[in-house]
Amino acid sequence: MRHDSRLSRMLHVLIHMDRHDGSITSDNIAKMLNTNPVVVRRTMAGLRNAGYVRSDKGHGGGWILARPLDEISLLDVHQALGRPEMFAIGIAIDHPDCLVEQSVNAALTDAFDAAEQMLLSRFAEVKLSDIARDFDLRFRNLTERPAQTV
Amino acid sequence: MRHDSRLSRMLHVLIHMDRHDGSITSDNIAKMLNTNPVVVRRTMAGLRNAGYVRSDKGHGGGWILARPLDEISLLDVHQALGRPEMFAIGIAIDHPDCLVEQSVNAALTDAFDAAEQMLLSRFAEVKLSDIARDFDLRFRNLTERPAQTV
DNA sequence: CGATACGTAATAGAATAAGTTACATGACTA
DNA sequence: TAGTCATGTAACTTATTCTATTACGTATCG
Repeated sequence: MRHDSRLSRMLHVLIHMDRHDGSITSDNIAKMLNTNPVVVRRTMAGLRNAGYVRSDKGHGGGWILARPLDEISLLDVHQALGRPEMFAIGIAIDHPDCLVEQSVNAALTDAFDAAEQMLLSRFAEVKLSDIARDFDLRFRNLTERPAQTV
Repeated sequence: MRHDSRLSRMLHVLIHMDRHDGSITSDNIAKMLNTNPVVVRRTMAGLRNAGYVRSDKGHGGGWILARPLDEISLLDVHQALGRPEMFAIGIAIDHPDCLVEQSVNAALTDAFDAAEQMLLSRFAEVKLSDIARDFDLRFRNLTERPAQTV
């Protein structure tokens, strides 16, 4: 497994849930994401704790959106997943005795912090409803002008 | 994902090399970085190919800087290491059939691209000589005013 | 020639995200 | 109330990738 794809997967499933009447089971979501229902439950648990989805047991149970897409940002989902580590590159050790390494860490940390702020502010700006709107555009392009290339 | 610490390590060693007369062996560098000499050779190979260091075999051999620190930026080192993947978070699959997932990928890719540009431009701005200068400050603070806290 | 040092392929180890198994709990339905 | 469906979660396995190690080759110096 190359990198953490939970954010991507959760955005995907949340938008499908919005376009779906009633609840969806972990089994169906797992098929949609090409994964396992246990992985779905584990990952969605964070979204449930944050109040973005609800889960119900028993007949007719499953997962359902608890809030409209325009009240959920990418940042909200990222935070609900526990703010996973964003960078694949990092400093060698956290609090080195070596003064040279301390300076290296300071320089790298500054740069990573700036990039992380950029990413988080982007995430805060984008609501799931924006992505759903983009989907609508793609869908119309595909169904209304199926043979058109431009 | 366990993160890649090669950039951090290479910056560390390059600055030590600048403050060191003559060449340093892979064994000594390995001790400095708490790693293995083979790992050092493997990682430094990229820097040698890019012309930032030179390596010599035999007695008195080892590694030596081939260019001054003010002609090497963090970006240069990053590129010499083969531009390793920067993000630990990513999209689930690259070219999905699902239109929803295509929209999700587009939104995430936009955000990641912006953050990557931010990071790369920061890397381009910072020269290794800047880090060395920061080290000098820390060193003076430690040796000239050892008991002072402010 | 012998010691030193890099070059690199091949293999093993370690960390972690993801996948799987197993079983418990709760909820609906007949 | 029994039977099923569905989630909750711990425990374990698998897969991937960065890092470490082993082993052997080549070049250089004295």
